[in-house]
Amino acid sequence: MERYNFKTVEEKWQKKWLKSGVFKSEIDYNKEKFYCLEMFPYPSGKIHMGHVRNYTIGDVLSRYKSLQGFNVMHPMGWDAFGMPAENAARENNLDPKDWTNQNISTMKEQLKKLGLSIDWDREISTCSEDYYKHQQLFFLELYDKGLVYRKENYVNWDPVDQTVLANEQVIDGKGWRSGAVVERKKLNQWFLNISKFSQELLDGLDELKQWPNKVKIMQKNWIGKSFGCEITFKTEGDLPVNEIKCFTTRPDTLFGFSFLALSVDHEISKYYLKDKNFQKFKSECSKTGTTEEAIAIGEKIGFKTKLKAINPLNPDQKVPVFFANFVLMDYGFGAVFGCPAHDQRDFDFAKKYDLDIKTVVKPDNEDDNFEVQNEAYSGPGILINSEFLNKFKVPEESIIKTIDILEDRKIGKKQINFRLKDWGVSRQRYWGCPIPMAYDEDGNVIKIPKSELPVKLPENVNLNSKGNPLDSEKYWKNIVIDGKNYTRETDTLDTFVCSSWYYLRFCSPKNTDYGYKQEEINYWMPVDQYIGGVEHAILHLLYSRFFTKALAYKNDNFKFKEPFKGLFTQGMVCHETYKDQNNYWLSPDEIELVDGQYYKKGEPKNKVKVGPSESMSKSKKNVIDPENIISNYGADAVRLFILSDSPPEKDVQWSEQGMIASYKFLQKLWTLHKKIKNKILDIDKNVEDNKSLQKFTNQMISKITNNLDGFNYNVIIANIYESYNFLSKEIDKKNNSETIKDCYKKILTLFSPAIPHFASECMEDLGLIDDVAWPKANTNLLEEEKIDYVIQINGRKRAILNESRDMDQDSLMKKIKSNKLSEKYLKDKSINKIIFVKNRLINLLINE
RNA sequence: GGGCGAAUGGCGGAACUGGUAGACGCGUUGGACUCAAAAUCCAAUAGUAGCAAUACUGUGAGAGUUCGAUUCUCUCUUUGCCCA
Repeated sequence: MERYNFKTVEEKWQKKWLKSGVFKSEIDYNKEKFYCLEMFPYPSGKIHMGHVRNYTIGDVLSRYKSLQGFNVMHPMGWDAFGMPAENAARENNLDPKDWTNQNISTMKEQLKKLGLSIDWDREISTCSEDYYKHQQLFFLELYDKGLVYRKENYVNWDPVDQTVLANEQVIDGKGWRSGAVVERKKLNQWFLNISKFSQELLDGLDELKQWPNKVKIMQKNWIGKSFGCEITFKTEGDLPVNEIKCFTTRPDTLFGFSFLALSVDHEISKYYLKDKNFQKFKSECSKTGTTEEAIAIGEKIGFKTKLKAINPLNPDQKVPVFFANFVLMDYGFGAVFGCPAHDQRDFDFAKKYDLDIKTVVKPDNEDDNFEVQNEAYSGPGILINSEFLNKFKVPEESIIKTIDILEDRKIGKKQINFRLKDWGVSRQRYWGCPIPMAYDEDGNVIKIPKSELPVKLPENVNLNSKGNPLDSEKYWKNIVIDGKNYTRETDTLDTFVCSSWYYLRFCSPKNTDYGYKQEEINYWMPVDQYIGGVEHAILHLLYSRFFTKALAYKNDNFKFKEPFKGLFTQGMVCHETYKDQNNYWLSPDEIELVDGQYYKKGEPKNKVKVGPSESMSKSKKNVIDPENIISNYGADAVRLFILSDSPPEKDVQWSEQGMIASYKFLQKLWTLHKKIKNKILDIDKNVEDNKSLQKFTNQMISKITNNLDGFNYNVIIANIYESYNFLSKEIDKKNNSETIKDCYKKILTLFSPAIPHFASECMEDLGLIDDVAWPKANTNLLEEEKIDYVIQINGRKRAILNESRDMDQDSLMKKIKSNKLSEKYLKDKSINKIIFVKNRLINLLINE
């Protein structure tokens, strides 16, 4: 029997598809469009299994939609700026551009081998000037709209590498690369005014019906709308300060007030700048990271001021004012009032500095003498010890009613606060999009004139200089505009900016005068289905949503409000982890199985410890290289396996056995195909057929269509197996060869999104490759004439009767009575009640 | 600590709006082919009892609603993710 040769078949079809240009997409107003987008990859070197899964899912969808007659756009590009290129280039003495482009060409070849239905004519790369020049123009436009500004801000500063670190690059308070203790440092940075759109970004979530709820909730929490109150505290003391403003979400606990805490950057700190103890305290604070988590975990420390704050509801109460490390200047007003009994942070602080802890909320099941003991109580309950606020329900009534009272007395003001902060986009790095700004000799900012764009990255820079390499490029940095001297902005843009609008660029990838063409984005946008990892649930997706809104701001031509109509977040690809006796990680091909126990290859005494299955990562060495797998088993087999074992939104375990099974299955399917082909060619066309093939085909059409629509891609693979099992039995029965041909073509079409090379080869082998379209189920054939009726007695299944469809209760009862089960269960019993569900079951309630 | 999910055979997982639990695959066992092995094919495979027909138990635990619950409600346990 002829074996299925995936190598020649897959190569053949990949060439054919490329040559015929079937995946090219153009505007066609006569067809409904479908924009399918997967998150574009970072060109790190080689593709990994996560990419294989992501792009296979997208490809199944694209092919399915094409067959359904949609005008599909399925593009691919490269998120090509970023740190790894700079690091790799530094280590290997290369140019980041060369390194990146080399990786792109490697990975592009790998992706092509997967047989993806990508329109490569639309390929983009964010590090090319063709791309980032438009980004610079957008930046200037947003600047003109007032959505870009510059301000001083605290950053994580690595004193050894002389660079700013992102929060995730700070590990245990140390720089991820240098290991140096990270400091907080004030730097001038560019910001995008995302917080202006806080409410809009929040409201927009309701419109995103095809987004996972989980992601919407994460974004909602990230935006963090809170309802609270601005309170002005009068102060007394030895400083020229009369009042301090605070923001709080818990004004109702004001009677539990026992201190006021200020950020070390609060304006009052100016009176302490010469105080050595304060300086010491401040530098101590700067060692705590800037993340909320670092602040929560770190020890709470304070510096007592000479001020006392007066409780506005109880003017007799005067409490100390501290500077404290857990108060951030960019939240509220950089000042919070402390209520130790009902906030754990305040509680820790109060314990340390021996401050009053007064309970003002009691849980519902406690009496009025309830007192907070070893930890703060922040749950619901009733206000106590709070004079005229007593008895209010916490939190439903207490907050609103307290605010009303504070507003009445002109002490406070109702306020909405958002957790979402403006987006700092400055990065002190070389390999990014240059910010098109410059400074004159007095430090005044000017925009680089549009005619001077793009601001290109200089080439052959010295990456080993301290700090930002662009800063040392004097020839690049010093410029003359209109006869005046300027220095360029040397920071580059956060790479998240690049990925915030790439979906627009795919609509008009070659447009030279602007980032997109209005007509083209009006046709293609929004993205109908966006597919990627859940790790981008917050930042990338929020930034992209913001960017769309920012471009639409003061721009009447921009028609859509949200970039991604549908979102699908796929799970990770996992693999078992292995360690040898010395606790070194081992890769799967460094071990071997002997008598049910894993050993390190070539070391028969070195037993291997098998760890839990975890997301594939280089550091744990539990990675499987897709390229090897594709060349050993073929793209279709890999696609089949990666889809088969788990629902696409959940993690999948890589399994060599599963992979082999998929490969073998295609071999079996090929053998069956040859058998079917012979049947079609040999048999007389006038044979009556028994309809079961047609029925099955129609059921499969319905099943696979539904499962594709519901993203149940693992079930589709099960359906393919079912089809094989059915066909291999059915093919030995008598069937009309025209019927076989017709049904088989439909079934192959159903297979083709998942295993496109294989399905195409089979169809071509039968001369059926032309005018392939997604089949429609014939509903008449969907319904069986005979139905398995479940016969229940007192709710327990007792029998199944295969009887004709649409039977009424009485006829079915007759059948039951004439059946032997009547003798067994119903003899001498009276039936009290009958529950009859048409075409499904009958439940007889009898006295036992 | 808060928010959101999840829990089904040895394993991954199916099950439409409450209506035959375990589709499909892996693994395992038995058989065929073979001198033998690999490959391939056939069969069995939730548990307990039984030669068997069959019966009982069974979807993390416990309750509830219902003629009927993997599915709905409540409490609890374990676990994952996100935020802290």
